[in-house]
Amino acid sequence: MTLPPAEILIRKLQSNNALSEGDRRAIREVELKPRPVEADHDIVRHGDRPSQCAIIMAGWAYRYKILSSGRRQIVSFHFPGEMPDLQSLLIPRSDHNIATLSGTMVALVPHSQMRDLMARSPGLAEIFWRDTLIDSAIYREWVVNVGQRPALERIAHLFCETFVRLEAIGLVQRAGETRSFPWPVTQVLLGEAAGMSAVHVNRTLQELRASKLISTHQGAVTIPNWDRLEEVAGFDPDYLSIEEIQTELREGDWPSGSRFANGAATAQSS
Amino acid sequence: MTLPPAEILIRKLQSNNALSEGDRRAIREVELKPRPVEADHDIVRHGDRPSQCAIIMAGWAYRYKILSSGRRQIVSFHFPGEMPDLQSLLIPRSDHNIATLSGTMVALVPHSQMRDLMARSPGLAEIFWRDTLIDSAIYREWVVNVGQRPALERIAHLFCETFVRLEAIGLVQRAGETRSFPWPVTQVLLGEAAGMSAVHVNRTLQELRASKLISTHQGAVTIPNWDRLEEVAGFDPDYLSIEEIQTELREGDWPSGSRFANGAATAQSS
DNA sequence: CGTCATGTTGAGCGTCATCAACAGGAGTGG
DNA sequence: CCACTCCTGTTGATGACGCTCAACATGACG
Repeated sequence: MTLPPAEILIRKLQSNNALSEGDRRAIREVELKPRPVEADHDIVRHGDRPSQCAIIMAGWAYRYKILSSGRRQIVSFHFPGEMPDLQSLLIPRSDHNIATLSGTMVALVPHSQMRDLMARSPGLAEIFWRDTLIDSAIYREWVVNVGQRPALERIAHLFCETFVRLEAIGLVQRAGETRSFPWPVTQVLLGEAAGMSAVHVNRTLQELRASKLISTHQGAVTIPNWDRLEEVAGFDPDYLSIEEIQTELREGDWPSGSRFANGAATAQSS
Repeated sequence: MTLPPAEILIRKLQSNNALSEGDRRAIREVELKPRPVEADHDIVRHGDRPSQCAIIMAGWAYRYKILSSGRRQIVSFHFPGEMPDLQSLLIPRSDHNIATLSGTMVALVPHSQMRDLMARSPGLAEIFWRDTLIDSAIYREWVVNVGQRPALERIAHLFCETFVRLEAIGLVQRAGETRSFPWPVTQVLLGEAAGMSAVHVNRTLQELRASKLISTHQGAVTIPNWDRLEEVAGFDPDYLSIEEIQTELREGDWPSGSRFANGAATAQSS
């Protein structure tokens, strides 16, 4: 039912990188022990000097910063297979926090093992670097999102990005034209990600629902008409660097029954 | 008067990395031919597949994205010694544009030579990676800035960041408590960076001036009281990863007469 | 001297924040 | 089992921050 830990990581890396057989073998040799982490729990804190990298195995994590005023800004979401603090390998002190959403499983890999891994399979170093560059591209798009788009488009864009990123790792559902994905994010958190008040998030969601752009049930968002949502959002998946390998991925080598298995649609939200 | 090209790059890399003698030697062997680029000229365009990396030798560049609505968002500024499209080494297609401000000199290094460089001095690969990670940290802070801070703090924060980054490469001036730095950015562009209308930028600048937080003369910003500005902005230089090496840098090995030499305070602005 | 880019000012308005109250569901303890 | 609390979502009222439109000032430049 659930994928073996190494395969979750491989699936994510393959969603925007070409892995060699050697890369895959090297990854499978790493010891990955997923452990459950309670919801809403910091796994990295501002000022920490982690000696390990966390890999999300199930559920979501989010990265945020706190201002002196007490306000918070979420700057990214992270999905199964991602290594949100890979950077701690090169930048010792964390300048932000990373927290779990609900139903999260995390594996911790010591920096030394990560360095071994890259030494054994040098192509992986480049792939990891590339991965952090794609993160950069996502940050850039978030700056655009928060800086320029009005509320409705902003949240629509967030949904588009989330869908595409989750689709790349097989964690969405499609039924005809209809697409849906887990969304374990409360309106308060969505507000902190979008740079909006929770109240306004609520009203904007209602507007999105009223115009049939999305619907929400039990911690999942449904998109009845992708093209319309994409157009409203002004969404262009370019920056995610995943289209090129997408077809290759669709005929990928993991069991197709496990699509939603690591997606963690537990919380009630939206 | 002006630093040799390789030294400009080295100075920047040393501002947040420890370079070995071998690294420096390898860099000095790269052929760097700075060429002037006219103001307000794109050096990378969305969709491009660059085969070279640009290195800023003098003046500033900025990175921006355009929305379908025609609005623009500047997502970063780049200073002498920086390689704004280093990422093109690993991500072939650009998802954004990079343009010059005034008085810019740019050197173009073919990807093949960049790869040679990293092969010859493997520590540099890690340093380049690290550099892109610091860029990420800056993007994150911009998301916070645009997402959470009100206009006055937002622009104050931008000034703080700019000062610290420029100081790390020796392109600022200090006279007693007073600090100043070149600012060749028009109010329209500042608006595009801050996610504000130009009109509101204008009024916010007036407010900053009225409260003696900054003053502006001939394309330079002066900060009479750093601590006050920093406090208003809620600025914490943590994320720039430069403090650790700052002292080492201050007694650095480039001629101290050349402080402002590559700074390009040409345009009239603010 | 005219043109253009940039900065400045005023007026009006809209998006979105804030404050407050309430509803519903989940979990908890008595 | 019920009462209680807490979290989340929802709604209304009010006002502020920042946008838009428009006009004008200023200096650089040809």
